[in-house]
Amino acid sequence: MRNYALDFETYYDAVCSVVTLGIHHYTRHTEFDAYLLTVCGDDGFEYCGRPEDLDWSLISGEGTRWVHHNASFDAHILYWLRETGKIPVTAEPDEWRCTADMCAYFGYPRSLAGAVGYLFGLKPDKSVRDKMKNRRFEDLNAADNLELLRYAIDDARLCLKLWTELSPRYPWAEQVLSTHTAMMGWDGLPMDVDGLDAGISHVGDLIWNAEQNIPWREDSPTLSPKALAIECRNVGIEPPKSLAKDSEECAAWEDKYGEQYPWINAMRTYRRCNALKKKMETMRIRIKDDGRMAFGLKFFGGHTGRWSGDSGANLQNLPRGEMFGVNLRNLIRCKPGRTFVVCDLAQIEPRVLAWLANDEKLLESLRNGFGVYTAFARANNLWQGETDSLKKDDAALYQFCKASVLGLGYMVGPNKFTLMAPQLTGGAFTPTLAEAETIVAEYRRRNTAVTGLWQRLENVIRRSAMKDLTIELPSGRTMTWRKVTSIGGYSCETMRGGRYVRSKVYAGMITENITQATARDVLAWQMLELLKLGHDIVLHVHDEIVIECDESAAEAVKATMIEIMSTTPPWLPGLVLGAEADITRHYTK
DNA sequence: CGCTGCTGCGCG
DNA sequence: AAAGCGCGCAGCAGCG
Repeated sequence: MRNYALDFETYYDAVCSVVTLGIHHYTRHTEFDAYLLTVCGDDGFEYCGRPEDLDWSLISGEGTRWVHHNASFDAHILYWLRETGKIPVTAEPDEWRCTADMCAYFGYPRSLAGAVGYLFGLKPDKSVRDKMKNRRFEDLNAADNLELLRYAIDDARLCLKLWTELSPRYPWAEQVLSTHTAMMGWDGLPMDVDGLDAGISHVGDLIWNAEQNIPWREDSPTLSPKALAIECRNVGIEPPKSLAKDSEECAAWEDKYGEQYPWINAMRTYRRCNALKKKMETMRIRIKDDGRMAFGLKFFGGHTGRWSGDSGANLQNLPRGEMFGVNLRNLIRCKPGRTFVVCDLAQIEPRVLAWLANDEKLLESLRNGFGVYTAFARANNLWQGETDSLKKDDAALYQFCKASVLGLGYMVGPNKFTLMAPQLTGGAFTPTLAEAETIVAEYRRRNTAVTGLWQRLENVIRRSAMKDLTIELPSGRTMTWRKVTSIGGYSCETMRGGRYVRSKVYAGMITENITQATARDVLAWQMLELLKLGHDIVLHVHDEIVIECDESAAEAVKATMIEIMSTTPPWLPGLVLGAEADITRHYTK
């Protein structure tokens, strides 16, 4: 296989930019121009010039692979170049890959400058590109022109270097998923455009109404905590320190003054409505000429390997149901004759934790067909029923088990548990602090498989002082927590938002990380199985896969999804998974 | 004005 | 000794 790194330089300004317009409308903007292409091949081939002037046959066709740093961007530029006839339709490789995704997979910084700085100690000068804002290639003087060409060819060379050095250890399955992620994003999702417009207008009205209850709206930012404090003191009362939903102090303030001074309620309504409206507006702009909304998903966005949201509108945190009269999920809607099949994994993380902790009693109950919460009740001798009927036989115990399973496996303490339990059970289980103390202690006494895992991880942390902590996951993937130190309590560095961030490291955190990472690997494995069968995965969210298909095929697709998503990967033998699927024309939860 | 850090809030 | 974790985006505030 001959590898070619490709890199585009494109015109951008404040309006004509990928950030504001999204990739589709950016390339279609009248000001848009892909003015420079650099190519660097491992056969010695190099090119630097306008994309129209390259003899594309030299780098296309059988036996060629194109690599890009941020391939979803470049691939869309290429798509546009072919569509508009600027380059031949045959300008296509056998395979294309993204080196930014690959860097993220290995836990290196995602940006090119960050990655080559970390790996090779190089410091590419990004200011050259930053200077190109609002400027056109034709307008550059000779010196600036040369500087830009140097910068651009360097980028392509570095991209190729990254690929050459790292790709031998980059699993094929991850490569396929990375490429799929980009394609999925620009195919996008079918939208109810009229419904979206109606939603934007409706929520706009609610925002206006909320603002009328904010006395400082003319003089200060609507959500300014300072303005709120001044207003409170003006009427002789103390403002709450925090406006958070779960702040007890704030709740007390609301009870006492909320009726007379509806400011905090108005601020909350304003904030939530405004965020919802902004999101809908971003989604509106992302709708392409074919009526589908392009979106971004970041491959390996989290250091655990999870995909994360990207490109303006995050599709991984859509409200679950109706919010302020708008059901945003339902606005993602198939055209007649088409449908979504949505399949969810049932409680994937506690099941994975049971496997990682080698919790034989719990796994045994799972194998016998019990759900996780019921299995927990049985393993703890809290319930002896022979069928999976705990939920209706003893609803209170069920909620107790649900809160325990979801919270206590990661070392949650009594204080936190009193806050988490109601949240996890929809308010059905609200232990006092004293009760929580007993529950936590009892959990740790009885669930020795989990506490044993904590103990082993605690030892690993200690042994990793002054080093990197690495753990090989069941899938074979290695996770790394960098630069562990014991100074001021154990801490380490993990990649967060594209940079290394130091945070405390303890067994509960590692337990959660490897559980989340393994759950991610399970979903990734299942996605690959579905892709191999030719299914069209149009979205996925941590424990859920969405396939779009013809209505006539929906039942068969549903059966396949349930079968594959109930199957444990070969590297997690003995784990029992559960999956539930729905056929639905509009996206829903 | 852009950048950074923080809070709040949506999801898993 | 004890410690939930993982994201992205909007908006505010401080800095230069």
